[in-house]
Amino acid sequence: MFRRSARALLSLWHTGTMKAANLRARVRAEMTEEIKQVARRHLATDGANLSLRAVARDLGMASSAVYRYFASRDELLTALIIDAYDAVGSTAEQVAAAQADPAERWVAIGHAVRDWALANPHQWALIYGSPVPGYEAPQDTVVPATRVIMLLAGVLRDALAEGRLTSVPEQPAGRFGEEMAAVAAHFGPGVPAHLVGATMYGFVHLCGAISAELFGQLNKSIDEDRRGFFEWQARATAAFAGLA
Amino acid sequence: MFRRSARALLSLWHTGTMKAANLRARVRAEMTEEIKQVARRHLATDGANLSLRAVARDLGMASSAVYRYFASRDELLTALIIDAYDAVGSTAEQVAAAQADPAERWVAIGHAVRDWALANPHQWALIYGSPVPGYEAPQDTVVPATRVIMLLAGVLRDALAEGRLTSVPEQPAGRFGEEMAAVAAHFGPGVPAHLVGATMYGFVHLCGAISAELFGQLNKSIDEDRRGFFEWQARATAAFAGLA
DNA sequence: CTCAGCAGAGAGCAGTGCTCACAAAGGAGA
DNA sequence: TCTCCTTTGTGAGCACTGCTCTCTGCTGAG
Repeated sequence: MFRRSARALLSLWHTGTMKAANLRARVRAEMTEEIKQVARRHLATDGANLSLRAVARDLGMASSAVYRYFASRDELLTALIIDAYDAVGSTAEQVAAAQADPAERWVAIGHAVRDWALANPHQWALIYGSPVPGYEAPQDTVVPATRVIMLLAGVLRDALAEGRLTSVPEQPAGRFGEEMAAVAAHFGPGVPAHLVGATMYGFVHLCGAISAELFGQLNKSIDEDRRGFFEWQARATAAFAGLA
Repeated sequence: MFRRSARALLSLWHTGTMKAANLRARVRAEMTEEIKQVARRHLATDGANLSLRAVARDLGMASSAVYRYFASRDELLTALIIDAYDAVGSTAEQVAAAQADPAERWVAIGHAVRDWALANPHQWALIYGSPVPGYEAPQDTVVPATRVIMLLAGVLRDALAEGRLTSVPEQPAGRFGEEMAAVAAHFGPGVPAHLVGATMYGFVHLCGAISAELFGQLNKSIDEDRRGFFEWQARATAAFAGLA
């Protein structure tokens, strides 16, 4: 059977814009992307119980053929998870870049992440909800997973460098304080542990606030102005971190 | 087939400690409880993908017999969810009752919830993780679901009444402030909106912190003293709410 | 003592993830 | 150009799932 993408790539081949050695690989990449796209659509409509067979049916292919591209359903989910992390990460990065003031940047990052989550609730559940049964996050996911928290840390680090941190949270003491100091050392020399603590605090609250909203914990209390409530909370975590 | 519970109840019946009118109903209740118990065990070991057939197998009965007690898998899950809400709620209430100082009570509630979550991670995921696909929380769950947040609100209300709130968060403004005021009115006359705001802020953070820890978001940063980190956060939300 | 209702069994349906043997088709080397 | 060999797709099949249906005994109630 001729797939649309394959045909498009063949036309590229005939116009001579592609090497023969790459053809197969690129068709494969296209097909992989197409599967992920359909899977994302299914995720958005049918919820989290993604069916490989249904995806294959939608693509007009045998279910067994999908296994040529993903060794298992878990592997497909892993790919979707990585993509999701990258999607939130990149939109947050774009929004952050547009805000000069540290506090405003902090809040804008929050809004960006929340907006993405509201637009892609099932993908949010995939990455920040309960882990899929029996699913252990592979190494490939850890780097994309850190993009948002790195952004938040960057806001505080920049503000610190510019002397714009007006206050500082209580110094993390004890063993966890040492662990934070170790993380801070990875971040650069002279980064204090409380900066890492405030970052994690803000990130934890960010995820909690979005999940609470998305998973229905706010029902029957804040139903209209959830955005306003979210911003109120984001400004609170910003203040805790020392942003004006 | 004679079930153990049925036999036990029959002995009760023979000693005359039970009314005949109740026998059937009580055997049924025992059986229902037994199913839930085995389901919880399966949940704890096999993860979230609870199999009704496997539960039935463990009980030595046909899978179709389980449907005499629960109309569907979703209904079983709902029952487990209600039980889970009640379990966290009651342990938190017990712990809270033992702490006189408001700030300490706030932190103790947090620890109690966290301890329960660490001991029953899959049940935590059931109630605070991503909602089960296609699952809409029935009305029966809303009251048990509020027990923990009610506890937190109670701490602040008592502290306010005793004049022990040392500070107050920024007044919630705009539409969400009105919604909070409406919730506060339900709580009693003279309860300020910021008290509701602080409660929700603390609860959101509590859930976020526990989920982050449980779902692996803290891996490779805080690995040893997570309890310390949690307490540091809990004291921060307490301070935000105005508890010394 | 009869009888309705309840709890169980077991077959069966449609769906799932995944495996395997097989077939076509195309790129690579002779 | 012709032959291989890898890649990609098929369809049957296995073991499992949730759920429904019919049938059968037991038992509590009248």
